[in-house]
Amino acid sequence: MAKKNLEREERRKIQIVQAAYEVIATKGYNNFTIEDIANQAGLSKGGVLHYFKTKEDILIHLLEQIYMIIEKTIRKRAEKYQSPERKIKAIIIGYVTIAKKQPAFYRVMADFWAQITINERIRDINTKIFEKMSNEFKKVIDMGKEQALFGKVDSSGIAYAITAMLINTAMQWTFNSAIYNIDHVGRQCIRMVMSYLTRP
Amino acid sequence: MAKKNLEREERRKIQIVQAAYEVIATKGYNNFTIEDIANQAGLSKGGVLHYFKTKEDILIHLLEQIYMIIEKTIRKRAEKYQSPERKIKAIIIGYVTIAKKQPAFYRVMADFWAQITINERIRDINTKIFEKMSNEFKKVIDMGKEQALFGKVDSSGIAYAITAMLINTAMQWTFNSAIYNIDHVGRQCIRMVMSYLTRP
Amino acid sequence: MAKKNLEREERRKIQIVQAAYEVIATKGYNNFTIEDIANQAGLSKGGVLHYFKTKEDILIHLLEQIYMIIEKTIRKRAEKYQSPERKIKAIIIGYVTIAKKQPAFYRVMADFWAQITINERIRDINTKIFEKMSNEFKKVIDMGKEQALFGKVDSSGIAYAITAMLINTAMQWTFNSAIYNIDHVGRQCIRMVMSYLTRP
Amino acid sequence: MAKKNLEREERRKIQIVQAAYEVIATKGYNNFTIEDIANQAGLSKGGVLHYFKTKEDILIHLLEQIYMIIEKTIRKRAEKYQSPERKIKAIIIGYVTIAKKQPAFYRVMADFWAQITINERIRDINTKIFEKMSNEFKKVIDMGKEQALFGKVDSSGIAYAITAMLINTAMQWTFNSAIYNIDHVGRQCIRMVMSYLTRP
DNA sequence: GATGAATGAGCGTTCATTCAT
DNA sequence: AATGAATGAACGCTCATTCAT
Repeated sequence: MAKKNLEREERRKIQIVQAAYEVIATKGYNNFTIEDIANQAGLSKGGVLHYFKTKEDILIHLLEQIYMIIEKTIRKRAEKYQSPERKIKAIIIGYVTIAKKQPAFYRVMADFWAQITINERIRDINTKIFEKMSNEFKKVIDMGKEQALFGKVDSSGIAYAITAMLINTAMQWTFNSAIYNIDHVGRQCIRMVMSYLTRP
Repeated sequence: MAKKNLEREERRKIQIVQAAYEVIATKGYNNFTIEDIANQAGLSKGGVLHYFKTKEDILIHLLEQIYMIIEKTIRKRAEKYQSPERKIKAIIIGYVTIAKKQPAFYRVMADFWAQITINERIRDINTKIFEKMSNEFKKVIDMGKEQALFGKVDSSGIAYAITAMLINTAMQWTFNSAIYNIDHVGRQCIRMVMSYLTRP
Repeated sequence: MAKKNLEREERRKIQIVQAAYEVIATKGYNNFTIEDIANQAGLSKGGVLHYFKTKEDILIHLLEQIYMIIEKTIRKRAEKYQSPERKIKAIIIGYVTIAKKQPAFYRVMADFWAQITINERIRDINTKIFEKMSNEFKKVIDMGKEQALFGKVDSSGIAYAITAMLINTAMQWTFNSAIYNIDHVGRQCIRMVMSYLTRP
Repeated sequence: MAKKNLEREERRKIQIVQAAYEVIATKGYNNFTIEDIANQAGLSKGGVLHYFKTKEDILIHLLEQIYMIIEKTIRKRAEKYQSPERKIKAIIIGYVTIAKKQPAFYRVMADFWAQITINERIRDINTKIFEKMSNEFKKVIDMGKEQALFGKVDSSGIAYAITAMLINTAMQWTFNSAIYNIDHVGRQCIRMVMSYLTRP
């Protein structure tokens, strides 16, 4: 049946993308082969390429998945709280927690950035998701402004800056966790952001 | 070219590293060859490898050079001003200005980050320089604290966070300059940082 | 060619090793490439490396095959006769006959010896097979001693010496067949060996 | 002065050939470069090639030197004794002694044999010297025949066989000295040869 | 005489992709 | 659907040789 096959295909694709994530997390973006993915997924090289036409296809799917997971994690954490202040804190802690629980996310993200110069598809995905991520902050900041809890900041611009800060703070820590205590630096971020948003 | 000529050798090395920079800026880290560098430098493949034993050697030199230029630019800008507040502003604007004048710096930096998972040498250089860069902020913040202009913040932790914010804000903008107005976001950064440092 | 086909794989490997033999016999060990082997085998470079991971792997297989063929030839010749004396003669004539029929065997063997200084695997194979070859003499000499046809010689030591003599006599002749009449020198060898073994 | 220069040139050439010997003895024939020789000789690459036009030239000279040293050693040892029997023994022990004192001689000799297939110059030198070496035996055997100490053997043929035996016995031992006790096998050779030469 | 910078051809190896089965 | 044999282009690196100084 067509439906059943589509389901099967979808399952296979998820399986392959997951295998790709595991392989890249271990070997880095530039040192893995399709055969590595096939082995990890318990398939053959031909089997992998049956579901994804090229290596790039697999990677594009992987990139989207990673960004989506981060974004979803962030959003769910924010939804748990009511006050804008608590939401902001929850999101910031979310970025830090991902770094601690899934450092490979940030490492793979860095791997993809290296492709941006020469790969338009990856650049577009990166832009789209970076906007989605910073939009989570923007929404909360706008909410705080409406409730007169936050000052009249440019929510869009500052949301970009905060997102950039958190991603790179987390990323640098995954590169070398000895460089600083990420919980500590995370708390500094919260303080700085809140001090700015709540100033008279 | 007979007799060992250290000056000439140094010139050649600079020429090759510069060529590597130009090539990577154009083609990205993962799509260039030694031959590309040789062509760009007006040398033969063998000629390039006469000065650098391996491809990695060239890249290590390039990475160090890029980071050094950024750090030097930042430091010089800070030195122009006396007050800690003006110094902070100058450094932040420095990161933004580099993005505008030499966007390839940040793109190549991202390319190198993708190597960190699998290359210890690159990881170590990245850590060393990230610390140097954030140290520029730390020094100024400590000065502000001494002069009782800034509050009792943890200068080290917040310096890391600010550095991460600026590098990634700049980097994302070089990936896609349509995403935001970098001058605008830069000013937001200044405001947020100053609001935190000068709060009572 | 889908499903793993062990038979086909074995056939391919033999085909490649055979091609390597032909190429080395023509061009010598130090002047041939994997591409030469591929061309000779009617495959592409990648095809050859699909069956043998490295060039060295091919050569190791070839070396083992050559030694095995020589040893097998020698042993079969010896088995045709009953008396130790006839067996000794048959083995010696065997070495000579191989030189005449397959001079490339000895030339390729010499090529491998040149690798011994720097390649432990080749050294070990050489030692193992040299012992196997001389053991053929030893067995017959021991038999002759048991039957009181031969004197009380040290069968092991003299077997090594005889083997060395025959291999090098054959090898030198393959280097330059004008140097001597190998049948003639072979007969001298038989006489000398028999004179020693049968002396009172 | 011309004379002085010729002397200087000769000295340089000896120095380079000696360096080549040391390098090959260490790294094997197929893994050394002209630069290795230059370093060993305390010269530059260009300096080496100033005295020998090509790499092959150096090797040819080295090969001749090695063979000449072996031959000279053998001859001198034979000259110490009067009786043919003692002379034969002295020569055989000579081959063994070289293996023990200068195993690299035999290893380098094997390296050269690997070139014979494709290099006529090396083949010719090998033939010439192999004949010289076996001629030392032939002379002594003829002397023994004249003095009616040895039987009516074919001195030429048996000299080839004995030489082949000794070179290869020595060579195999330098490949792997654990394979046998070379003094012991050497004595077996002496016994076998003498038994043949002195039989009625 | 001597240096070493520069060349460029060549090789082993990797790997994405194709395709017969 | 799935396999893996086979291809072939590409790359990093080596090294003999040339030659300006």
